Amino acid sequence: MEEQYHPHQIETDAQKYWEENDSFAVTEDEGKEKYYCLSMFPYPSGRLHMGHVRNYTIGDVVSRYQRMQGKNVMQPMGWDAFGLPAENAAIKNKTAPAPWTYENIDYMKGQLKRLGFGYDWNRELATCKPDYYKWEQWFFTQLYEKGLVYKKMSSVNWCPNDATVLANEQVENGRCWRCDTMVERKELPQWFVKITAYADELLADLDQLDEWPEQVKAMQRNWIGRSEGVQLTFKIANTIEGSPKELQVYTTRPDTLMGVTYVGVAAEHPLAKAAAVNNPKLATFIEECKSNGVTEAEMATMEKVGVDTGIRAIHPLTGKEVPVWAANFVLMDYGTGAVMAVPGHDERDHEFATRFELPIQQVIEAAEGDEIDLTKAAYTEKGTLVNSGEFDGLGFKDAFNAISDKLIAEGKGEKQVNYRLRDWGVSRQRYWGSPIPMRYLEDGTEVTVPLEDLPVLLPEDVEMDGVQSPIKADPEWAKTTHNGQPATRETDTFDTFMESSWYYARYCSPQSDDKMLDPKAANYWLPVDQYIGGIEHAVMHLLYSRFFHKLLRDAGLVDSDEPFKKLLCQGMVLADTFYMTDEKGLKHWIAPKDVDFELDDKGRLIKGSLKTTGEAVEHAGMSKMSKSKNNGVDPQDLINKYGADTIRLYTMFAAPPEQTLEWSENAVEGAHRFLRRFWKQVAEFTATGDTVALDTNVLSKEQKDMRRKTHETIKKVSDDCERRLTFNTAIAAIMELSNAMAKFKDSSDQGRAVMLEAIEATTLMLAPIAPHTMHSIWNSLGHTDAVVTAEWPVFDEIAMKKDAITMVIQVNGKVRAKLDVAAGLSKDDIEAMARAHENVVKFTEGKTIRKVIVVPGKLVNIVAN
RNA sequence: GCGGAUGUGGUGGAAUUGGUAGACACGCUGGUUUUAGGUACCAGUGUCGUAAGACGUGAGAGUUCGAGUCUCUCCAUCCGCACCA
Repeated sequence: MEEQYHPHQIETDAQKYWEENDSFAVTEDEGKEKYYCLSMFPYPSGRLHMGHVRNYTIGDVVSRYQRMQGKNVMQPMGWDAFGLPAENAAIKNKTAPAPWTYENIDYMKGQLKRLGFGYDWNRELATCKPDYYKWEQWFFTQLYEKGLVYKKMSSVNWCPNDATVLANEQVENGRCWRCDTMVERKELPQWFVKITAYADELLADLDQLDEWPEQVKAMQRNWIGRSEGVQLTFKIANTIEGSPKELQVYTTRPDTLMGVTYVGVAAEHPLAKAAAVNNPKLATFIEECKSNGVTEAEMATMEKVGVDTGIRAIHPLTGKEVPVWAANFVLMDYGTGAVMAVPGHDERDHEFATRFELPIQQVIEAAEGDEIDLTKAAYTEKGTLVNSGEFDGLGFKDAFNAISDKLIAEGKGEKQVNYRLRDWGVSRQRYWGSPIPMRYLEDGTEVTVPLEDLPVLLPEDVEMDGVQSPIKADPEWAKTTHNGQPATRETDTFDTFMESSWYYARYCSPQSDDKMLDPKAANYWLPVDQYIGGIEHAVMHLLYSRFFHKLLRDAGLVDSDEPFKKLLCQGMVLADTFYMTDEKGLKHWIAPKDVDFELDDKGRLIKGSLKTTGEAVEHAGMSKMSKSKNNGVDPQDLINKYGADTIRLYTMFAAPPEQTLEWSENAVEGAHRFLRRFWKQVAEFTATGDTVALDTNVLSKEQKDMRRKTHETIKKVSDDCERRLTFNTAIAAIMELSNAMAKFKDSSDQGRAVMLEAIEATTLMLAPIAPHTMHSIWNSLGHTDAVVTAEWPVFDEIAMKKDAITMVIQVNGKVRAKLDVAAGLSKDDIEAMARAHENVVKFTEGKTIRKVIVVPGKLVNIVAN
């Protein structure tokens, strides 16, 4: 074995071995327990970033660990290849999105291989390939036939100058990012999938997901937002020609109904539109609302304004008239587009009422001890009703029921379960996506494209003008026939979440060309045992995938209810940011690798300066690696410098997977140092001769201690890799073992046998994390099999047995002594020993012992005063 | 604004079930060795204190024999908010 650690040669050799032996190709094998480990597939943006490296290292470690447990492990990889960035890159580089995407895939695939990830590349897929999106199109037509797809008007960001739809990302401060024109809200007919039909099941089945992080389930619960309330009707007192004669509103607080002092409607509400005809002020307001943003965050934070429509609604119970206001915080896309306002007991209603001097009526009594001043703030707690006529004195639940019952009896309302979740809008007015497989006949009838005409091919050889989608710009593309009749194609494409909602299932039979999924393969591998990806996908992607899985199940394609059994959401990768300010006050971000540091004697950064000129740069803390902050670290540079195993070890060691990881090149050096040290340990050991068989009956105390450390480490690392997924603590434990090995200098026959056991255990435990280095070390230890096929070490309970236990003795909760006691000593004996200890005596002298708590095997606490 | 998380030495982090706070690593300090250096190795390193000891997990309160861990209030930072993926 070579004495020096040369990662590049080692890594090339190991990768060659895996490639030649097809080490990671798998098929369905009923004789073996299956394990499906999936990392979220990347968007082929050009190069891997550290977030990918972290994500895929976690997945590869889990896969290799499970494989060493003897399981049939599938770990696939593919490309989430449709999307907006390809269009932007195509415009910039004067090319088409397709070749740009395919080149990126090639390059990034090379990077993944260079990192040594054990993927079954036979299963590779790219969502922009017709053999993939064909089945997505087919499935959409099936959903249409089932009535789970419909078309309705919906708002988009519209740039009037370019006459084009913009993504939220393309709107900067309310303006188009290309031409700086003010963006407007525009209604377009769009396709929707009825995810709300599955709202109840998506909510209920979260309880099955006991291996998902609680916070992700909480976010999904809140996103679905099930509520129980009442849908009720306000009749209109002074109806206008052509306008509705009543208003529907939904409330979860019918108990506050008697406190309604006005009603709010969306600017686009038919009632507001009708009233605006003879009301210029209202018409102006409605026009202004068009420029409001469409995102929920913008709506919630914007100033709440409105205009009185002049229309009066009749309170369903009192018969009194209340004004109807058009308000910017009520949106037509949500619920009924109208809300009842109770300013006394709702903060948003209160803010609005105060601003426009609308009456505020108290109908809930303050609980004891609560201060209440409705001129300053709403009182939003539930409580006993007042000022509510016959309902006075009722509590929340009784009032809820009594008021709803009365509304129901009078035909003015009904109890209703509502969801915050809205149906999934899947139409995009962009080019680089799967065409939506619908046709329009000359009479306007919509029909699905039949299977024999699928896929509806997206032309790849196109020119991008930067404004219109090529398939919208070319009128010829849309021309087609349906049953011999002339027809036009839908020119919108799918939301790219459609592709990423079922790729996990397609990996089971990626080449299947007569079916969407091969049921035998799908039901062998699914559900995914471990899914790994960024926390930013906690709601949308993961909810859409769960929905899609239920759709696949109901179509008879899979037999499970949920797609992902266990979920791990990894944190982001952060790096230092540095900037220099120019004479105009603009910040120029400097890449960390171009900065020299000056540290104080504690190692704190006191000054940074530009490497080239020595000019001072400002440190702006840590933030997510990004192009805009110029703080990205290119994995390629690191692989070239240290080798893949060092990068893998560092990313796993620096932080627990769910937490953010703060990049530090110094710490990378540390990881590299550890691999080098272990390599040297093994090289020195193998150079000093043969080893005899271990005889556990003749070991010295030191030899027993070394063995105990080995087996305690195996136990800890196994638990960390299997249950906890905390690879940072697993590596720390392995480092401790390695430190113990370095101190264990025993060249006797049995000493060497104990040492070999420790070295082999360490090699096997590191094999998932640093697979190339361990591949080489395993062979150097004389094994003819490859470490990739080796079994995970098993700990020996007998080796871990301890004769004495160290117990902590506290007086009033402070540690005053430590005692080594024999295992199995009685509580009374332990207490007596503790009380007799000189330091305990010192701290209890002159005091009365009130209580003694003995926690067996751990501590004694003596309470004295 | 709403929903979810995070906050521990100079730094990344550990403490898994309410039971020894700071494992492991980086950095720093001192030393040894070598081939010029990188490297390698040894010792030290939460704060205050000569020591005994006291203090110490974002801030403040509470429960408990005992709180980084549980409860409440607040502060700061991050993620998501439906057309970025």
